[in-house]
Amino acid sequence: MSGKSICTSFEWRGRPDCINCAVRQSVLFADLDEELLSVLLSSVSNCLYDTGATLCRQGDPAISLFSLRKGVVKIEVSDRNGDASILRLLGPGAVIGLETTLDSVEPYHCTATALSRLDACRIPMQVFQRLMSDHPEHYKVIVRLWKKHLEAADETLLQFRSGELKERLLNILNTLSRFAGERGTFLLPSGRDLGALTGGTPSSISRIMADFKRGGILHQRDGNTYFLQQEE
Amino acid sequence: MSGKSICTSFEWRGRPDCINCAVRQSVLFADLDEELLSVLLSSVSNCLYDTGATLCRQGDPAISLFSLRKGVVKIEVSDRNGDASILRLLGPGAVIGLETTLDSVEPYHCTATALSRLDACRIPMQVFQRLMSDHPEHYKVIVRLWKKHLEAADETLLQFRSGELKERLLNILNTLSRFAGERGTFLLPSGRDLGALTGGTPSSISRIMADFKRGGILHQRDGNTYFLQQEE
DNA sequence: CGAATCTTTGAATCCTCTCAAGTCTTGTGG
DNA sequence: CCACAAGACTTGAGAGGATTCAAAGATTCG
Repeated sequence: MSGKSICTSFEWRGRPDCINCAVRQSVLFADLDEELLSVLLSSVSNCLYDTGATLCRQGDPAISLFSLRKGVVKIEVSDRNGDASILRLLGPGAVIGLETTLDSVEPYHCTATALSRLDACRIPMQVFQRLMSDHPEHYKVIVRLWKKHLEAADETLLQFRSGELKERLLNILNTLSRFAGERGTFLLPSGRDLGALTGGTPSSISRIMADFKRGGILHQRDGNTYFLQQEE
Repeated sequence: MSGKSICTSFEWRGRPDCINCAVRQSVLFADLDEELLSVLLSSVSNCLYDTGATLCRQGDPAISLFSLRKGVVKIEVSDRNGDASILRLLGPGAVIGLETTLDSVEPYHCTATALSRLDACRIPMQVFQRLMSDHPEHYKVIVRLWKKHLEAADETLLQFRSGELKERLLNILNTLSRFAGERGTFLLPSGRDLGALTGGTPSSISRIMADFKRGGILHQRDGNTYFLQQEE
């Protein structure tokens, strides 16, 4: 486990175009003025990560924050027994690693893994810290990012951990479809991941997913790519 | 539902002694200097709330924040069907109502109800807003409060919504005991509340609690007050 | 191509729910 | 102060959903 590299696979895309960032409304520092953005330009790098890539690992020293532009990430923690639970799913606009920004020596609290191809910006922790101590008047931007985590946590509880397993899975599929963007097609997480998210077992999940496919609720496009039936 | 008063019962204690606040380490504005604290002194009021009192109600306009000094509060939301789920429990040091501070017209997102006698300070929203726009350099204090909510949300997921119902209940009892302070004695929430927190039904919960009492894990002190067996 | 891993599916078991009736508690009004 | 009604808790019996265990296909990856 500790032998793996942090990123199983990623591609460097050069300096990001923060100023024209497509999701400028919602992404970290999105409402800073252009002067401040130029500071970022020189130190932030934009990368593509493959499905399964690990952005950061629970317990590792916090080097950078990750601002998610496209894709879905699972946030999980593992207890001392080694079993992992998924705390929440994060989509475009979320920033990963915030828990470490309060105390400079805090390691990552959880592991973040790509559930789809990601487009994300990597922000060195020092740059973030300097920017915030120089410009605390932008603190609301940061608080909004924390709020997004809290909303995702509440979603997990209300949508993915309540009611019968069938409903929970349906809610997850809807969330994945929503994060997926225009086409609405998404990669199906593994049975283990769906289990770690819903509290169910891979066996039970496999049974129910088979029902969904047979019942015409879930359609396969190609490979592991699926889409949901349009609800009227 | 909408006919009820906001606070079913509370007692005004006058202006709080913020400077010597017993939980100064962890409560809102705890690390501000004395000059700033004096601003608070003039507008913050300290109250005691009875068990069952509602601090704020989901959907109501956000008038004030509540800084919890002693006691336990349940944070719940109700879906359109009217069924309520408890998202988390908050104890001393938490501040309730933060979700409304980003956008001045946001109503409370959830309902906060006392699960024990509370000692809490009520902070007018305008005072908070002014303090933050005048002194954004203290933003980390606020972020720490958000972090506390997120940790409580994660606790719900990991401790109160995972594993068998018996374990979930045991974890809740431990948390209540932890929040209870020195004596470790706490009020038992209703079967409905324990159900809304664990995802179980009052019947199942009653059965398991009866087992705990018979098994010597849970002891009654008086009335509805209980304490846990000391674990070696 | 073969090993490891994941998915699928069956059968038996277990936990939790539902429904229901009886008991206890609580608050209100006479 | 007591009686009553409403609501909460308790407990039983039966039903159902989900788990466990196991074995047989798929997939993935080197």
